[in-house]
Amino acid sequence: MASTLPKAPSSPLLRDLTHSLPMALLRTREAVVQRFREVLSRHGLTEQQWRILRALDGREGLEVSLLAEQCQILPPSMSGILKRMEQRGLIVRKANRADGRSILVALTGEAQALVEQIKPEIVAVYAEIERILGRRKLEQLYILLEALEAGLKRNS
Amino acid sequence: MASTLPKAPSSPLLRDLTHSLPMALLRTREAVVQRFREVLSRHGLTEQQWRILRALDGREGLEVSLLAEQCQILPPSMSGILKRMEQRGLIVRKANRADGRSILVALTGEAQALVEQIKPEIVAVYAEIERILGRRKLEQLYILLEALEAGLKRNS
DNA sequence: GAGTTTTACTTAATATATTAACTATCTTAA
DNA sequence: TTAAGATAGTTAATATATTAAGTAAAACTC
Repeated sequence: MASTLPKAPSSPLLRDLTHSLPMALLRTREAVVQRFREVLSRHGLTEQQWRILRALDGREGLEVSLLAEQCQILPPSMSGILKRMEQRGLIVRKANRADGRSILVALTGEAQALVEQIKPEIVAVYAEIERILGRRKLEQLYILLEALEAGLKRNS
Repeated sequence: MASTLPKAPSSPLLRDLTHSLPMALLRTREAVVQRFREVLSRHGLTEQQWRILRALDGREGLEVSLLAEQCQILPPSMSGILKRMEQRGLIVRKANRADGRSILVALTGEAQALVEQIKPEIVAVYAEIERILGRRKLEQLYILLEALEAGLKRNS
């Protein structure tokens, strides 16, 4: 099949698509997230909804903006996701007496129970990942990811 | 602000959200992609459309399924993206004489010119990233990402 | 070689991402 | 204190992601 042969690079300066950094990060993330998605979909949750549950777990209430920042979800997306989670009875919104603009979000009892139910399954996935790559390399990966992120944000 | 204090972990087994692997990969990727997006949006392209242009560059024609695989875009998304790119005159679809089911996609002359115009800007972004993290660490990052991806796919 | 299964692609339905614009509140400076 | 500016959240418009279902062409089986 000729279409899968490596193409002749028309520019020697541009890295092959297969090895571009955004693609490498995307492919690896997809491979990782797929494992988590298998668990979460059994409980009717998306990856983003799980991030929100995780961020709210053990907290009294969190402003939408802080929640969005911690979950790496932009406010317009967060708005819709929270609406659906509220309708499903997973979160509640409370007024913030200290600031009339902001809104506090908190888990319902049902959501807390769901989180406790899912946690061990997620822990098992983490264990599998650590077993696959090895603890040492996994730690090294975290360090490099955070170094690159920090460097990019410093220079922006 | 009490809401930003580190929360008490309700389970010692689950990594803090800020340091979860999917989150780390997502945050780093977002930081990286933001640089590319600045370039691409000036040319009216999305990140996905650029991936497609890159994959088709220097090729006669590529089946939709192979294109989707290389770009890490699922076929249903690919279908819509190609429709918009075709309307904009960036790609053409040709019948595949060897297989009536598949469709070959290729760049138009306009798209090829656009790619050549954008390439140096993208190369500059890569150079900045390499400068920020250092060539050695960047190579190490690629190796770890690919090792994890390969390991996960092997065990699936 | 007709019937079944697989493959390539599209359509449909729902969820999320991205950018811009909008509303209400809060802050600040004159 | 009041008018300009900043902040928190939402809405709107468009693009993409995800899963399921649908369609047409190949490949396979008997």
